[in-house]
Formats: sequence, structure tokens, C-alpha cells
Amino acid sequence: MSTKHVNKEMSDVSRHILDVAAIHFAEKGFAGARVDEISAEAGISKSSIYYRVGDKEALYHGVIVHMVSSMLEVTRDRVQKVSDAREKLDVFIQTTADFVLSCPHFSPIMMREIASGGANMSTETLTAMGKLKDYLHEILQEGTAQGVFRQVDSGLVHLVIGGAVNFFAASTPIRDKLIQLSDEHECKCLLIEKEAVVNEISEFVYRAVKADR
Amino acid sequence: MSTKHVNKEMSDVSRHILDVAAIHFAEKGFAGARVDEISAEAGISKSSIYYRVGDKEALYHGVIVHMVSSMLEVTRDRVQKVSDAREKLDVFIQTTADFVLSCPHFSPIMMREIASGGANMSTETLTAMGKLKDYLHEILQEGTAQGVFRQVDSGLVHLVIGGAVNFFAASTPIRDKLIQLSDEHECKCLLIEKEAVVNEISEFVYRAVKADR
Amino acid sequence: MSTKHVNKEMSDVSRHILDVAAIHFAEKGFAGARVDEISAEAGISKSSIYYRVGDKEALYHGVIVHMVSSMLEVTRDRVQKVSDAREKLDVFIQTTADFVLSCPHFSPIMMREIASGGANMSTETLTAMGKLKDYLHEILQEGTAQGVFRQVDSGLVHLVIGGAVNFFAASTPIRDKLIQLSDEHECKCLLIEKEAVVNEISEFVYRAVKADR
Amino acid sequence: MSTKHVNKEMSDVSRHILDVAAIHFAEKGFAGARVDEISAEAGISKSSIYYRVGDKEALYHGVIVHMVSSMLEVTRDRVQKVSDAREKLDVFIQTTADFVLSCPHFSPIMMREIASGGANMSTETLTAMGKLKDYLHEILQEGTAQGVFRQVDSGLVHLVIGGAVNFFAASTPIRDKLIQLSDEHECKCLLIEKEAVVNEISEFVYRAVKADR
DNA sequence: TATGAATGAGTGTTCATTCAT
DNA sequence: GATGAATGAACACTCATTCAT
Repeated sequence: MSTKHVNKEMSDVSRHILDVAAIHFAEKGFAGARVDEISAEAGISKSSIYYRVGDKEALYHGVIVHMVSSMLEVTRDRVQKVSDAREKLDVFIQTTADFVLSCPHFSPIMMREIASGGANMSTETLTAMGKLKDYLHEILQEGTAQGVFRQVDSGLVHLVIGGAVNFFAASTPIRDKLIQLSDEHECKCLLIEKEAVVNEISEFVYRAVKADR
Repeated sequence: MSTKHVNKEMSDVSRHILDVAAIHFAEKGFAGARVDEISAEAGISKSSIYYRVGDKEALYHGVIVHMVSSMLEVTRDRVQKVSDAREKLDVFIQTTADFVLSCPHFSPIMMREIASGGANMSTETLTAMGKLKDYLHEILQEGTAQGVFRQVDSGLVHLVIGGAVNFFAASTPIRDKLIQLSDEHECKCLLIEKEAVVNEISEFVYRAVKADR
Repeated sequence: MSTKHVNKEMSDVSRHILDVAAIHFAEKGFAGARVDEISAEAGISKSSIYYRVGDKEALYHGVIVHMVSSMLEVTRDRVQKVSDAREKLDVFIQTTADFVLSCPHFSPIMMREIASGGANMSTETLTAMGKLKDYLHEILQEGTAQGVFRQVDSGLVHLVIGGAVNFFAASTPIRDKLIQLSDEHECKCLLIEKEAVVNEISEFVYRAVKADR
Repeated sequence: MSTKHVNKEMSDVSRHILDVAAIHFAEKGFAGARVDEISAEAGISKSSIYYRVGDKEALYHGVIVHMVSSMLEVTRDRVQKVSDAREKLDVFIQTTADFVLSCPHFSPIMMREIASGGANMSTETLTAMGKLKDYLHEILQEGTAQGVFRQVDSGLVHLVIGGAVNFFAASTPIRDKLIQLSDEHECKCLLIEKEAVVNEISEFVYRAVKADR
């Protein structure tokens, strides 16, 4: 892998390339994505992609690093603005969900990455993900100290939140297909209204972690 | 795609090929898996794979169909054996988790499949997955009718269970890497003992769906 | 580099591929040769070249190893047949020249290889070349012991023989161009009749190494 | 090919570019050399190389023309200073050797050029090389007239001198490798002391061409 | 039934060259 | 004069697939 312009501010062209690349990596995965297609869709020659960003691997890492660091930044900013533990948990979940839902490439890429055992994850990315888990850990610990949350494993909660939010975000096309297949019984679920679902997940998690009384 | 021997009993050789293929599809995804490598590892010539199973896509579908139908079968069998709604929910989660954890290729393959929007999922597979969701729907409806569960969206619960269990199963390598990176603070989570985690997830879900009083 | 069929008898197809490759490596060098052109000229698909022989580097090594080992074998056979030191020296030179002149790819490939400092020469090849030098060393030592040759450095003699023979073999096209350029004065040299040149070189070397009286 | 500034005095910058280029062409050949690398090592932008010197071919010709014309000039100057035929021959060989050994790029480039049949040699270069051969021809003719040299083909002698000197100069790295491979028997050759080798070659050639009595 | 051999259509990557500034 | 940016045209190499045996 070669990475270029690493410490410089990223140019608009590079940003555009990475945005297009993100779509392709999300839809087809690293191995399935085609540099030709990315270049064609970005309206930039293949050689220019190599000139600007580097090889396919650099493209992939550029996409992931940008996503994860953005998420980390957004989450930190928004969680810091509230003080109540329960509210913090809600904000954490809402922020996670907002980010994942507003950036449709995030879930597919992350889920594939997890599926491959983080084979292509840099330490940088892993550290950023670890920080996110640490935020949640602090929130839960604070809530437990205040008696609003029960003693609960933060890793597990993170798993549930991440799992639910990412599965929800990524499974939209599959759910659509499932709905079309089962026309006999009405769709009994609200999984269409995104906002409602996120609120439900938040409520769901709160109920699961709140102190027994 | 060509599929051969679809309705025949699958031979031991074909079974072996699909087992090896599952490992490769799980580790590298459809695009990343190599027919050469599968053939080499299975100890069967590439041409024989084409003769026995079909092309790469047939191989992939063979793997998925087998997995999903196995899961469906196992879940139905075990859920039928209990009668109490709460217990059924627990059995549903335990069975899901047992299956996912005992078949390490399941989560990676499914997560990639979801990430790609079910691009390679046959109607057969989708129907099977829909049935699984229906089981859960019935369990929850029964519990709600009995007053032990609150009114809750079954799609959402399915999402949470699937998300948590699959993320847990698939994220083991990444969690290991994260632990190695953060040696300063003790690992504060129990995410190592599989059985305990599954119980926690079950408890977690029960708390989230149980009736308010 | 990947090498295939290493220990097997080389098939006719592989032999043919290497023969064509030799021409291209001789004319254009390793970097300048094109696998596409070799494949086209050999009438064999590019993929088949990779299937049979391996990558470009394997192709190159295949060519070199075959040449050097052939030369070693031929030289040993022919030198063994004579007993007189002077005659041996003559046979050594004649054999070297015969081989180099009958295999027109040898000189260009060897000269480029020497020019690049043996960057692509395997130990196998180097050892074979070393053996050749050892043969000459023995011949000269024997002659010196018998009083027919003066005390002379075998490395130097090898250099002179190799240099002259290879320069002669490889410089034919350049000499032709030079002759065309200088039409005013008759070509004063006999460098057209190969056999005569080789005899001259042999005579030349003998005069240079023969004992003073 | 485009050549610029051909008739102008060459600037220091262009001289520097050609010097760096010479190293790369010597080490990797025309096809193997990289304009990027030359530009990077010369500390001059690629575009500037095109602006100053021209394309890759112009770079190559610039290097060769400079080398050959330098050699021609040096040889003429030094040969003119002596009058005795034998001494002239010695000076010719010494000058050739001095030039080749002091300019380490000469032999590799020339040997590759010969190997490729002079495919990239301009008439200018060929003429210069022809002149060199003519000098030698005159020297030998003079010596023959004076009865100190036997009747000998000047082309052949040129071949032997050129072959020996260039092979000696270019084969240093390979000889080093050969020496490392054969540690059991002492290195029986003096091919390490450059000056001695050149004297040996001169002696060698003299013995080969001197009149029989 | 089984496979070695062969290959077409990609696939990521390189590199000499150009051009606007 | 000088160069960063951009790219077309290769280029080595891969891989799923086929077919004669």
C-alpha cells in the first residue's frame, strides 16, 4: 500500500475520489470493488487516482479512516454537551444512529470489516473504535455510580447498540425484499420510519440497562 | 450460475467441498474467495468442483442455503419443545447464539450478505430468514397476549438479537486486537466467556421487552 | 518469481516458450521484453505461459539456466576428448565460440546480465559459470606444468576469450552498420567469415599464453 | 524522440541530469531506467528534464554521445603524443582501459547497446566508434610496416581489446559474487588490481600481434 | 466420473509524456 | 524557465471457466 499526501490537507479531488470509492467498497467490498468503476464514476482517470490517493488499499484505508475519525469526532462533540447519564446514553445512541444512517456506506463497510476479522484495519482505526467504546464505558459507569443504571458490561452494550444500529442501517434492502415476499400478512413492524426505530433502540437499551428499581 | 444436483441427496464429496468453500467465503467474501484455493484445500480438482457443484455462484448458494435451512430447522425444533413465552424467547436467543457460535462461518457470511443488500440471496434463503422472524413474532405476540411482554416491534427485536449475536460472534478477532492495544486498563468486560455473553444478551433482551410491571 | 514443473522433464510446449522468450530477452533485455509479444510469437496464450512456466522472471531464469547448463555440458564433453594442453585450449575456445555463435541469444543475454552486475543471476547459474572458468584454469595449469604455456592468470584469459567471442558474436549487426557507413575504404577485416575469426581468436590467445621459447 | 539544445553549449543543469541518467541507464538499461527516478535523484522535476533535455530517448542519446565523443577525444590526444608503434598500441589500450574504468557507466551502457544490435545508436555515435577502430588500424598497419607487428586483422584486435577491457570493467560485481561462492580454493587470479590487469591485457595483446621474430 | 491443460476477459498498476500556470 | 497535476496506453498478472480425454 502506498499513501500519498498523508499529512497535507486533503484536496477536493481526493475527497471526491474517496467519496465515490466509499460507495463501491460499501456495495461490493474490497475485493469486489473495481478501480476502473470508481475512476469512471468519479470522472477522474485511473492514473490520477493513483497519483492523488495511491493504490486500491490506500483508497480503502482513506475511506475507513475518514469515516471512523468523523464518527469519533461527532460523537465526542455531541456527548459532551449533555450532563445527565441517561441523556448521555441516549445522545450516544442517537449520534451513532444518526451517523450510521446519514452515511449509508458506513454500515456495509464496517460489517464487512468485522466479518473479515479486521484484516484491513489499521491500528489508527482500531484505536478510534476503542475510544468510542471507552466513551460508552464512561457513560455507563457514571450512570451506575448515580444509581440510574444497573451493573452492566459496557462491551456488551456496545455490541448491542452497534449490532442493532448497523444491522438496521444495512438491512434496509433485505427488509424491502422480505416485505415484497410476504404480502399476505400486513407488515407488522415499524422498521420503515428511521427516527422511530432509533428511538425504539434507545428505549430498548435504556430498559435493558436501567437500575432494577 | 449453474446449479447441479439440486434436488438429489448431496454426496459426501459435495458436502466436503461446500464445507471448505464456507471457510473461504467467510474469510474473504464472495469476490475475495478463490476457486483454486477451495479446490486445493478440499483436495479435489477444480474441474471436479464444477462437475459436482457448479460454478462459483453455485458454490456460494450451496453454502448459504445449507446454513440458513439448518438454522431454521434447529430453531423450530428447539422452540417447539418449550411452552412458556419467556422461555421460548430465551430458547430462541440461545438457539440462534448456539448456532452462530458453533458455526463460525455463519456470521461473516451473513454480515457480508446483509452489507451487500442481499445481492446474492435467493428467494429460498430470504423465505427461510422470513420464517425465522415469524417465529420470533409469534413468541412475542404470545407473550404480549399473556401480559408478560410489553407491546414491542418484533422486527426490531429480531434486529437487536441478530445484530448483537452476529456482531459478538464475528467481532472476536477485532476485540482481541483491541485488547492488545489497550493494555493499560484492565479488560473490563466479560466478552470472553461465550456462554455468559449469550446469557447476558438474553437477559438484556428480556429486560427490554418485559411488561412494565 | 514462481517456478513451475521444476523437477519434471520439460514439456515440448515449455521448451518452445523458452526458446521464443530467449529471442525477446536477447533483443530487448528483461525490462524491454514483453510477455504479450512472447506469447503471440509462441502462438500460446499469455495465461498458458503463466500456467506452464510462471511469471516473467521465471521465464527469464528458465532461459538463462538452460543456456548456461547446456554450455557447461557441451564444453566438458568436448574438452575431455583431447589430451594435449594446447589442443585442449583450442577446443575450449572453439567450443565456447561454437556455442555462442550457434546460439545467437547467448551473447546478448549474457552481456546484459554482466552489465547489470548479475542482478538476476541465480547461484545455480553463477556456479555453472564458475565451473567453466575452472576448466580453463586446469587447462592452463596443465600447459604451464608441461612448459608449453607461460605463467598466466586464468581469470584474465577467460576474460579475453569471453570478451572477444561474445563481442564478436553480439556485434555483428553493429559491424554491418559500420561497414555501410564506411564505403570509401575497403573493409579491411575478415570479420565476416565466422570460422576464420574463431581460428584467429584461438591463435591470438595461444600466442599470448605460449611459453616464451 | 525530440532533442533540444543540440548545438548549444550544454548547461550545468543539463550536464547534471545526463550524469544522473547515465547511472540509471548503466544499471537498468534503457527500458529499465525510470524517468521519475532520474528526476528524483537529480533533484529536478520531471517536466524540467523534458524542458531541458527532451524525452527519455534524448536523455539516452545525450548520455551515449557524450561518452563516445569524450572517449574519442581522449584517445586521439593521448595516442598522438607518442611515436613508436608498440608504444602507441600500449597507449591505445591504456587509454581505452583508463576511460572505461574511470567512467563506470561506460561498459554497462555499451555492452547493452551492442547486445541490442546498436538499435539505439545514432550515426554520429557509430561514426565515432568507427574512428576509434581506424586509429587502431593505423597503429597496427604502422607497426606491421615497421616489422614489429605481424600481419593481423585490426577488427579482431579491436574486438579483443574492447571485449577484454569492457568485460573486465563490467564484470566486477559478478566476479565478486563468484569469489564468495568459491571460498575453498584461493582466488588464483590477479583480477583485483585494476592497473595490473590492464598491463596484463596490454602485454597479452602485444604478444599476440608482435612479429614472429 | 474426474482432471490436466488451456485461455479470454478482466484487474491493479506503472510510466513516459503533456499542459496549464 | 520551471513544475504540479493529469492521463492514455501499456503492462504483468489473475482467475473463473471450459474441454478433450
